[in-house]
Amino acid sequence: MAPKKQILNKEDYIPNLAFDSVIFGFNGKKLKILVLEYRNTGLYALPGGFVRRNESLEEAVKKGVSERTGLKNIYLEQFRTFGDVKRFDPEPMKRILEMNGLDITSHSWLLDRFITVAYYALINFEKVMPKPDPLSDGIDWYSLDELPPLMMDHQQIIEKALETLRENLDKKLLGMNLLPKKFTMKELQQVYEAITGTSFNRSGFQRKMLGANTLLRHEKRFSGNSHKAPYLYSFKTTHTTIG
Amino acid sequence: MAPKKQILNKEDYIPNLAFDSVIFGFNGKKLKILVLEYRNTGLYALPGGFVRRNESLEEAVKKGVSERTGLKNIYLEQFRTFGDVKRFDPEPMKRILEMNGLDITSHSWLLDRFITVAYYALINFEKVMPKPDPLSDGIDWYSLDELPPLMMDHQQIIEKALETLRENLDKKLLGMNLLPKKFTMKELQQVYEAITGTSFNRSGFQRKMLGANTLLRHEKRFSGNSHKAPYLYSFKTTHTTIG
DNA sequence: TTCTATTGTTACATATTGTTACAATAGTAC
DNA sequence: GTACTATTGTAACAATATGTAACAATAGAA
Repeated sequence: MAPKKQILNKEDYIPNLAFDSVIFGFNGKKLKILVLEYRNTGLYALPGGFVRRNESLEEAVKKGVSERTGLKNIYLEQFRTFGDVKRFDPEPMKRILEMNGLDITSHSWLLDRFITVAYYALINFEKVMPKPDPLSDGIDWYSLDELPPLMMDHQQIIEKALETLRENLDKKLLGMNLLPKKFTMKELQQVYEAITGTSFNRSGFQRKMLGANTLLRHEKRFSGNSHKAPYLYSFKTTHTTIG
Repeated sequence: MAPKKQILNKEDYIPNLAFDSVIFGFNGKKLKILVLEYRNTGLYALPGGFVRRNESLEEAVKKGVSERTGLKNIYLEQFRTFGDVKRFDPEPMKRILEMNGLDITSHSWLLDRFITVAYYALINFEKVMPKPDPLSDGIDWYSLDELPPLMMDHQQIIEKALETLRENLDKKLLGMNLLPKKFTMKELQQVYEAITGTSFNRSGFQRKMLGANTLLRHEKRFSGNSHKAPYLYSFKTTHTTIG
């Protein structure tokens, strides 16, 4: 029998501490989330990871989200740390390790209780090439209303992420992170509607956005359809990576 | 020489994880914060603590804040987790242990790097009997503009706490937690002004508060001063402990 | 009774937001 | 070219909300 692999060295990481990321994208119609599927287990989870002893929490999260999406300079926002005792359930992780041919004993620290720091990320849907992590063989976009059953408290984490995202929508200029550099007013409104789950009055939305003095107007976009062509806009400010 | 004491058993706690609390009170004029002074070190810090292996993060924080204030049912809100590598500096903790006559070797886990989850608490200033923690001999109220130099990144933690408190001021009914059950409109306005650091128009403030439909009007309060007596109010809702 | 400081409420001006209406226009059909 | 359609940008008006000042009420002191 082949010797079991060892990939997550206990000594390299801060024990009992993890991070999870809710990675939001917008496909033009709906808000989507990246969900991992662990190899041969039927277990679905948010992309996450651990913090090395010599790296900051933020560095770890940036690295993890970059690896899953193939993007650099991702907009990230920390929104909550989850520390319930109920988060402690070694069985799923045991199965994940087994299915990946990993040695349980040397990875037993992964079966312990974990406190997790949760972040959400906003990314440009079109630019992403999702990549599974070393323990999973699937990663895919899911709409909020079609999520698979998720491990542990990950469903709750998503709900809190969405709640925070909605609260921050006007405060910070979040729309920009989900859209290409140039976009029409209608596309911007669709992002807002997808995030809030409500609809806005077209005229009022336009006035509010132009009034905020954060948009630059560019050339028109001729779509080939038989109606007036909309202007393209971009945000004046460049996006911040960590808010 | 007497054997050195042992009080924080490594096995009982989750390593590398702490919490810190920014405990706000209102003395009628200013917003105040509780700050600890560690025994014979001249080191000032926010009240904090560690999480036991078998208790939730929230339980640990509630217990810690209750011990420092003597109160139960405290309004608490988690606002950020700090995970910089720069937080790692063993010297202050070493001095604190020495000055408390504690054995360094068996407490060496306290000298390691810590990620801290920060909460703010809002409490009724009049009801609090501050008590130092086992490692400190002083705990006192400080105004935000007269804070002593604080350990590590505690100043930064306070700033983030205040920022979040201001953002939440209207969203959640925070005023109630800083005032006695019954209060006048002027007292409520003073709390708002102390938190935001701005002043409000009296008439507009009254209209907004009454319009929010969250206040109950009670009898007048006769202060013995020669002017119209103000009504007393209370909040309709009872406060929530964790937001 | 008169006076003062403060309070509760109203009145009015101004600003913001919600809604509707209308003109402009890129393409299609003819 | 003209007529037509779908969509867009903006203006117009109405409905609310907010900022500010004014005014009447009143608890006590003089």
